[in-house]
Amino acid sequence: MKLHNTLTKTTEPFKPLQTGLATIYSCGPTVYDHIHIGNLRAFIMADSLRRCLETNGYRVQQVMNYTDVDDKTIARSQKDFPDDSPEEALKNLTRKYEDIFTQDMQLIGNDVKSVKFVRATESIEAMQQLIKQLYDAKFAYLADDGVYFSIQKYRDSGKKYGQLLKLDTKNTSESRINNDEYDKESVHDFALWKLHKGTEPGWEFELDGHSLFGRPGWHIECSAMSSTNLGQPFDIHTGGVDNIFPHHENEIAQSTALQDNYANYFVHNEHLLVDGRKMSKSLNNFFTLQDIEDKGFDPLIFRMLVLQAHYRSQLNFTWESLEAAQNRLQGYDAMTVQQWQTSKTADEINFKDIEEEMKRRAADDMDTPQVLAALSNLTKAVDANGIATKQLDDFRSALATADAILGLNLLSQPDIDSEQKQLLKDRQKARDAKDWATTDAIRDKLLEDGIAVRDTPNGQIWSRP
RNA sequence: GGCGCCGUGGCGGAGUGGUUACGCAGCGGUCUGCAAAACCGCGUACACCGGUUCAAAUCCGGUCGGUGCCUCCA
Repeated sequence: MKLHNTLTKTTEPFKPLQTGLATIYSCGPTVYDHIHIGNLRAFIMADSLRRCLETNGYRVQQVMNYTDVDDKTIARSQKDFPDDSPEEALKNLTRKYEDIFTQDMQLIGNDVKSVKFVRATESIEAMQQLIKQLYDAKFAYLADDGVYFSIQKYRDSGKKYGQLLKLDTKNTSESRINNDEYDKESVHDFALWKLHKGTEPGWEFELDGHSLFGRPGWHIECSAMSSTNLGQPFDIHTGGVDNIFPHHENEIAQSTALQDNYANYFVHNEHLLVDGRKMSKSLNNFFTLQDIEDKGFDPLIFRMLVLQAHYRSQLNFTWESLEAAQNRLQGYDAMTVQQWQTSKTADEINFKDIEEEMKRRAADDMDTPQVLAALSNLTKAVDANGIATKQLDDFRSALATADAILGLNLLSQPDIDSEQKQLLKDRQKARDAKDWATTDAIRDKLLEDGIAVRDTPNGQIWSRP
């Protein structure tokens, strides 16, 4: 298995810490609203990574966080639940959007059961412990509005801030992130803990004799939750490219101030674009999964669209390309139902080779476009030849591998029922008798059931259009 | 201003030194009771300008255009 590692900017062989086991921490959603389909791309990538590793023989332990306390969740919760206490409002809001998120994940074919989800609000203690350790070791300091991480101290200890990207190194001395004013040319110390203000929810925190009622900063969440659930170091950290800085850079700083290694591989997906621009809430150019469903598309078609592009390249979203993805997926579905229509006389196809090709491509830095190309070759062969009855197991094995990698539920298409089978037999008889009226009438009737029939040199083949 | 990435046929999107990826759409044909599918063929794709090379979409340099991060962000 090869992976592109943002730490080294190269695609390198994946060497897990523990033989045969891959530990993955995936940056999850901030649960304050519906996520958009650009966000979904990141989660399809995280899901694909697990699938590719598993298909190539690894056992995978994957953790994803819910950011359920931050500026946005707090603001939105107090707007939507004005009568509740700040804590209750926050919980009401975030649980609601956790549920919606989980539904979206399942609709696009992500396997949520294989992922352990953890909430920031239930990991506060671990964050406080880490902050305390950083403070005791002088990597963190107390300011009037919170506890901050000192990048200068970190550098003084011999560590490099800017492991994922090159940073402008001038002007680094204790300039802090401050929403009112910031200097683009400098690197900022960032908040580990924010002191309570206004009507925000908060947690008690004793530090060095000070009572610091407040809430955690964003970056500390992931440092704490990843090490709590996977240990430190762990193998792979995933997220979108926009997380590279500052989020992941700061995580590395926090987590390596007191230990050597954090995550050995950082894997980042590129953005989904609309009209050439990044899809984002602030540009207001985003679509949600609901928008896609409202236009009559199955959410799996969006998955198909995403998988057609490599995760490290930008992908421009258009309704036309979504339609193309739909057609391609329908072609696959028409191929898979031939598992119920094998032929004793069909030519043999080398399914094993195609299956191996798919695995090989999956292991090559999650090259899903090439996995799909292999699957398209399979489709071509099957459509041309049909499936030999004695090769049914090989065919299903190839499809199972495709499903394991892609999550497109290809194998799930059921057989037609006995009544429909009888209709097909009747139609064949009518055909043999050249009774075209009856032949066409049966075809129309089956089509009403969602079954299309085509006549091929190998006989009648049905599919679900 | 700093650090990056990208520019492939009507559309989407692979390909990183020498054989048309693939998908969608289009045109012509074969097949067919019809339909559909399938199959065969077609359109002389690699932003521009130089360079390296026997050979470049692919490597190097420059130009133009787009875009990302640098501030919450998948």
